[in-house]
Amino acid sequence: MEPEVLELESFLPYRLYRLADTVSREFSRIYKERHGLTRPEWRTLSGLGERGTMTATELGDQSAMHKTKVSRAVAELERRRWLTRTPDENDRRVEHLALTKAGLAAYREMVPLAKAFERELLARLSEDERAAIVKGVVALEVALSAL
Amino acid sequence: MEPEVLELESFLPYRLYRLADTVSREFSRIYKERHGLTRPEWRTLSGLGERGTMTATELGDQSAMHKTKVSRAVAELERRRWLTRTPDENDRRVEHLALTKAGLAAYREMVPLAKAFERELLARLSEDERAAIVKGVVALEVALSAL
DNA sequence: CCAAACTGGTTTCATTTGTAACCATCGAAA
DNA sequence: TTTCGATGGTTACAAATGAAACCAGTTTGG
Repeated sequence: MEPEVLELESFLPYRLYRLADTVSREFSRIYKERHGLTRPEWRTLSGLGERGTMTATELGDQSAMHKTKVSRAVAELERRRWLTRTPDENDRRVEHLALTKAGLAAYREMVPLAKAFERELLARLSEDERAAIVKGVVALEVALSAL
Repeated sequence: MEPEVLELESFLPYRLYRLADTVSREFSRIYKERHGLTRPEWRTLSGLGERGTMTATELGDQSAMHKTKVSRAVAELERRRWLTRTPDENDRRVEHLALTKAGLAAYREMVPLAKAFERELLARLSEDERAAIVKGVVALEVALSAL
């Protein structure tokens, strides 16, 4: 007779979520304090900063956000004049989004902070452990994508 | 001159979050479809199922939930008559929470499903990869707890 | 050509969440 | 004891989220 109890403390979905939540919450302080950005806004900013120009749909794919989140984040960044929309020539439903000078400046300011955050977090791990987390995450990503 | 660009696709906080979000969302279908539970409600149920009796504060600590989430989840489970509150003898602020028969039945029904979910997810990884994800997660948990 | 199905993106509405204020009780120190 | 700070827990309010409806505009098939 199996003891039908679930040990939350060693249940992977729970641990993963708690871990990601903690990391993300900690990291969010950076863009929240600095510029009052929400996570969707930060992701939009960094997506455009990285790739230059994208449509809302592409942004959603790249940053794994629901399209309503993208829509609202884009609207807010536009309100701040951090990005502009350019209608597509051929398909009038589509808009190409790009950062303005101000948006790019904010992005450039955030990048080193983001990198430092990651670096400091990983610095607390051994070389082995760093390799392990990367390997594990990749494996799970693959496992889930084939779902 | 460093190219001040952040590759979102390999940025650990982002990957971790996306991964946890996907896993959690997938898993939530189980308790959402089966019983219409929210995540806080599920965590409350499983916390009490595992430990028997806890106070709201203990529940919050064990399951890493903010006290308002706990409070609301407890209220809902009580409304369903899945748990009862018993006032503490010595400290009248404290209530001891425990599952009723119905709550326990729901819990017992969920446990195998949760275990199966985890098992099937991990079954897609190699032995090495399973070891890696566990090692990596533990290391990050430790790193963060010392923060 | 035209209707139907589809796609990019926005909006509406209900639900969930976080923050902060709050109430009651407790414990420690004066 | 009385007072004051901490603690267990709830509530009020604002902000974030998700689902589904929606509005163009586009494509496809007849």
